[in-house]
Amino acid sequence: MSIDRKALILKAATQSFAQFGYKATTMDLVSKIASVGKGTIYTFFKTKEELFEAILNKAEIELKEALSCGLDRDGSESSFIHSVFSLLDSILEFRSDHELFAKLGQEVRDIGTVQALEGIRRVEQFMLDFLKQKLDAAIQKGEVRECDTTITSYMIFRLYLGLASEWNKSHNEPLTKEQIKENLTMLITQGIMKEVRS
Amino acid sequence: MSIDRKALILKAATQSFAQFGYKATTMDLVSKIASVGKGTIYTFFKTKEELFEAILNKAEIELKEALSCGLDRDGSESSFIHSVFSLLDSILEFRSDHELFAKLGQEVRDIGTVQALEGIRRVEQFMLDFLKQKLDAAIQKGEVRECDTTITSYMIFRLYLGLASEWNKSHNEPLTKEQIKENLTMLITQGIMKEVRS
DNA sequence: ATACTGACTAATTTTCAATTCCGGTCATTT
DNA sequence: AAATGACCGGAATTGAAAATTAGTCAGTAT
Repeated sequence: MSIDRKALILKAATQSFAQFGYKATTMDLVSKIASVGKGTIYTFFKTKEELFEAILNKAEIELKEALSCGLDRDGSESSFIHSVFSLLDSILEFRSDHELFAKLGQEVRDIGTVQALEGIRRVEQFMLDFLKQKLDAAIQKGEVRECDTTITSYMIFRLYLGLASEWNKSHNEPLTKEQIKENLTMLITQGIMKEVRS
Repeated sequence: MSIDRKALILKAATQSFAQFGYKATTMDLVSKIASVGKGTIYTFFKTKEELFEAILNKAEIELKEALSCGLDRDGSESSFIHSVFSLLDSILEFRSDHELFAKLGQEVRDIGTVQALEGIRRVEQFMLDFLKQKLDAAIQKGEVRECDTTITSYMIFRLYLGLASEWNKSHNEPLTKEQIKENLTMLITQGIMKEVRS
């Protein structure tokens, strides 16, 4: 049996997408990196987008692992708010550390490639679903008040991204992890009111 | 005394910026609309940007009125959360109703004119400052817990914009005003936890 | 003299045809 | 049968010419 050309192609494409982004990755380049004829790529993947999606699938699995792993890191019986932070930390870390998504984010900002945006959207939706799932479980366990978990997880996610990255667009000093954690915890656990009114 | 050319120019420019946006508004066009020689504009405003800023100043005054007016609409001794909602309502209304900012927002999305972005930024900052001011007052009155009001007002503002407009980018059904109000109120007044833990 | 004008300038932006580039195919080679 | 890369046509890029526009200023009107 000859070498596994599909794996070769996937590896080459992963590297190229992460290094050059979606647009600047050409099928020619991938074939060169993989030392494979260009036509061969098309025996495994119908289009460039299909190749990209295969890589996105792999990244999603990695993300799932990172999220679960972060959740296990501290004692398994920690409070909900604690596990939410593990989750958010993993999310942010993944977003900024993962070469592919760092590059994709840059590409969206610089030239607005739709496929790159779609890739990021997909991963964000995945994170949201994961968060919602945790929220549902916490409500089930009675730790969290009954609420629309779709909207609530969306709010938490937006809040976190807002403080962790969008804040810097209008302020010079980025917030520290402590500031983010402190303010977010306050809002999530208690709200801002001193006394609850009806 | 001849006609007030400065007022004429301001009126013409306001109309043109609102109708065509920053970029497509030429000094020639403004002078035509105002029935004034192009040079005359430069007697009152050194540059196109200065003219734009004069109009932004006027809009800011209008915004201040809209915000204060919204605050007075309900009984003056309403609770803080109530007045926050009046505020947020006015903000959203202003954003979408004000011709100039609707056009400017479109221009930023379509062609990314920096001056248009700057204009929107400025108004957003103004809204944030207003919100922070209300928050400070509420803390002073003991209605709201001590907290970093810059960060907190930022969180509330982002949360509101997130639910009211960004939500639609990833979901087909926009949220109703009731949903937004209900979920935001829950988070702000009580947080999501059933029991507060230390 | 003063207020105003619009033709003019320098620089930027738009246009558009020539050229390059790239996703996908398929006749040929291994 | 599996793999290749020359080739195709449409899309993107380039660059230079043409058009547009912010800002000036010599001249006109009052």
